[in-house]
Amino acid sequence: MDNFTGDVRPPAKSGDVARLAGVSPATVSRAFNAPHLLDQQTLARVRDAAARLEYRPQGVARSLRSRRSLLIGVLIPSLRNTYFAQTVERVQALLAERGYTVLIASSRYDPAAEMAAVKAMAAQGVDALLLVGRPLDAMSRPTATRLGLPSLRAWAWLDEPPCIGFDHDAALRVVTQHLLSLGHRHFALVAPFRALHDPLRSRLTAVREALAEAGLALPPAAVVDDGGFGLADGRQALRVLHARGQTPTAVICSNDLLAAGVVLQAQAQGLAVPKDLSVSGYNDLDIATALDPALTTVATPMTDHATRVVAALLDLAQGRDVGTLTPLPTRLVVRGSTGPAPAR
Amino acid sequence: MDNFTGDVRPPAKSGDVARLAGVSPATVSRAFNAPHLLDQQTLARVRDAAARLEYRPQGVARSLRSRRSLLIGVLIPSLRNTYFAQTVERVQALLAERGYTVLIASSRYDPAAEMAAVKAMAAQGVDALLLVGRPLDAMSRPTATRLGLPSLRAWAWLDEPPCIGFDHDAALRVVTQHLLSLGHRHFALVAPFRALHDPLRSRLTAVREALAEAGLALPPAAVVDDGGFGLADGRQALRVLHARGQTPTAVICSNDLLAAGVVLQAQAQGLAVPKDLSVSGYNDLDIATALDPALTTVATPMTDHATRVVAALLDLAQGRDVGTLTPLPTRLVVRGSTGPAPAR
DNA sequence: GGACCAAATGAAATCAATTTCAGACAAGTC
DNA sequence: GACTTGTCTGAAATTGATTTCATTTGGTCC
Repeated sequence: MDNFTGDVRPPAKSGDVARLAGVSPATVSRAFNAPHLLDQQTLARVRDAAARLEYRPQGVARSLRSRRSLLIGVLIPSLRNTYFAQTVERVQALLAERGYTVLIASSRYDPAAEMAAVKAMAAQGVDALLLVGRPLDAMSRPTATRLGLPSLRAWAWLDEPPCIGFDHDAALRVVTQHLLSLGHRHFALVAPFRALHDPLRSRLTAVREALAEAGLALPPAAVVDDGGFGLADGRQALRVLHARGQTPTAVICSNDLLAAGVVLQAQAQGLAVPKDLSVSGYNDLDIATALDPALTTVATPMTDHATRVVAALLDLAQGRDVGTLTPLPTRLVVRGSTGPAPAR
Repeated sequence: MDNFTGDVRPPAKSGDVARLAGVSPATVSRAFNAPHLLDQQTLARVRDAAARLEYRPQGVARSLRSRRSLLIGVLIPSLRNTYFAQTVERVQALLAERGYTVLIASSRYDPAAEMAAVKAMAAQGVDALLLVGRPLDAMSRPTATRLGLPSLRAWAWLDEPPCIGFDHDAALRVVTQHLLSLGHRHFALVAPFRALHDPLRSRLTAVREALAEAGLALPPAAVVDDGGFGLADGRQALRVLHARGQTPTAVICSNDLLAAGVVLQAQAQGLAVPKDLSVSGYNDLDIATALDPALTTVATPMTDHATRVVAALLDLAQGRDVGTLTPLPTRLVVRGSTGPAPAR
C-alpha cells in the first residue's frame, strides 16, 4: 500500500520554513512572490531555510488563494499534425521558461471533445486558453469567455480577437496565381476537410475565386475533400482524381504530406514532376525539402507564430489586454515541384 | 480592464447551490463525489440547483482538500516524434474519458528540462507522472519518487518498475537476424543517438551482438549515429555512408522516417530497393506503407501501448499498486524494402 | 522633540471545496 | 417499549498558501 523508500518524509509546508527561519508564513510567501518587500537578511534566512527543507510551494494552495494557477490550456485539433505538434512543443518550452505549465487536450476534430476540453480546463483553473485552428464547435470560445477564461485563437487568422494566425485563404490564392502564371489551366484541389464543418472549407472557396478571376472553374470532380491528411492519402487522392477522369496539370494540396503523396504517386505512375504535373504543398515542413523534386509550398513560419502566441498568452494570463493584432505573413516558396504547364 | 460581456456573473460556488437546493455544502459535495450516499430526492434537488446555476466544482479547491487533482503529467522527449505525439493524443483521450486532464512537457532531449518538468508537475500536484522513453536525467525518476509522486515509465522496457514498454533491443536483434537470413553480410546502422546518453545506445550493442553471432563485425564507419530523426536525415545518412566508402547491402534504421529517407536516397542514386539495398525501419508508422516498396519494419502496436499505459496510470493515480509487468510484444513486419542480398 | 512617513513584518482572514464527526430519524429486534 | 442498527444530513474543521490590515521600527523634517 504505502510505498516508503528511504526519506519520504512529508513535504515541508510554508509554516515549517517559517518556523525554521524564525519568521511568519506571510514572510515566507513574500520571499517567493515579492522578494523586494523583504529585508536582505530576512530574505536570505528564508531562502536558506526553504532550501534546507527542500520546500516547494504547493501550487494548488497558491492557486486557490491567489486565483492564479500558472497553468495554460492548449487545445488543438490533432497531434498527428506535425505543425501543430511542433507548435505545442515550442509554446510549452517558452511558457516553461516563464514558470507556466501546459495542459493539453486534442479534440481529434470532434466538436464534443473540444467543448468538453474547454470545460475541463476551466474547471482546472487555467489562467488562459490557447485554441489552435478554426473552431469546431462554434460555442467553445464563447463558453470559455462565459466561464471567465481568457482565450487566444491561433494558427488560423479569424476576425475574432484576440487571434494570432495566418491568412490561409490569401495564401492559397497566391499559390493558385503562381500556378496560373505558369500557364496551368487544369487544376485539382486536395483538401480533405469534408468531414469538418463549413468554415474550414473556405480554402476551397479561395481557390475557386482565384481561378474564377482567370475565367476558370473548379469542377467538383477535381476536388478531393475526403480521406485523411497523410502521405498515403495524398497517393490515394491522385488515384481518385484519375479514376474520375480528371487529368489536372496542377494539384494544390492543403499540406505538405499530401503533396508529397501526390508527387510519389505521380512518379510511380510515370508522370514527371513538374514536367507533366505540378504539385504544391502547405506549411513548409521538413519533408518539403527532403523530396525530389523539393516541394513548392507556403511557409508559415513557426518560430514567429509560437513567439507571438506565447507573448499574447502571457498577457492574457496576467489580465492584460492584448493589443490589436494583424495576420502573420506567409511566404510562397517556389521549388522544383511546380513548373510551366505542359503543352496539350 | 474588466471584460464584461453580457452575463459574466461570478461563477456559482457550492454554497450557492446548497442554498438554492436547501441543503448544506457538504451535501452538494456528496452529490458530486458520492451520490450513493444521498437520498434520491435530495440528489435530484441538488442536481437541479447545480444545473440551474451552471455550477462546476472548482478543481483547485477540490484538489487542495482532497489531495487529488485529477491531473496527470506526461513527459516526453519530443513531440516531433510522430509515435510519441500519437501516443500522447491517445493517452490524453483515454484519460479524459475518466475525468483526468493531462499536463504535458517535452524535454527536447534536454536532461535539465526533463528535471525541471518533473518538479513543475510535482508542484502542480499531478496525481501521477508518465515518463515516456528512456531517462535522460538519471535522477528524474528518483526525484519524482522522493516528491511522493507515483510515476510510470513507458515506451522503452526497462527493468525499473512500474514500466510498460517494448524491448527494443530484442526487436533489433530480430531485424538483424531477418537480414542475416536473407544472406546479407554488409550492414550499416542508422541510429542518431550519439548526442543522447549511454543507455540509449544499447540498440547499437544489440545489432553488434546479433551480427557477432554470425561472425560479422559492425565497423564504426558503418554506424551513423549523429544527425536528426527526419526524412532528410535518412537521405543524408546514406550519403555519409557512401562518402565513408561503405557499401552496405542492408541498412537498419532506428525509425521509419529515417528508413524512408534511405530508400528515397537509394532510388535517387539508381540503387534498386530491395534488389541492391535492403532497408528496415522501426515503428510501423503510416509512412511505412505509403512508400514504394513498403517498408519492412518493427510494429510497436500503439493501441495496446496506450491502453495499458492508461490503465496503469489510473492505478497509480488512485494509490493502487500496479502488478508485475512484462514487456509488450513487438512484431517484425516484412514488406518489400528487404530482400535477398545481391550477389557480389 | 514631536509629527510624519516608509519599510519590514506578523496575526488572522481568506480562497472553495472536502472530510470528519456527530446527530436526527426511521426501521427492525427482542 | 427499550435498544440496536443503518441511512441521511449538517456544522465545523481542514487543506496550504496568499492577502489584508495593523503594528513596529527607524529615519527625516521642521
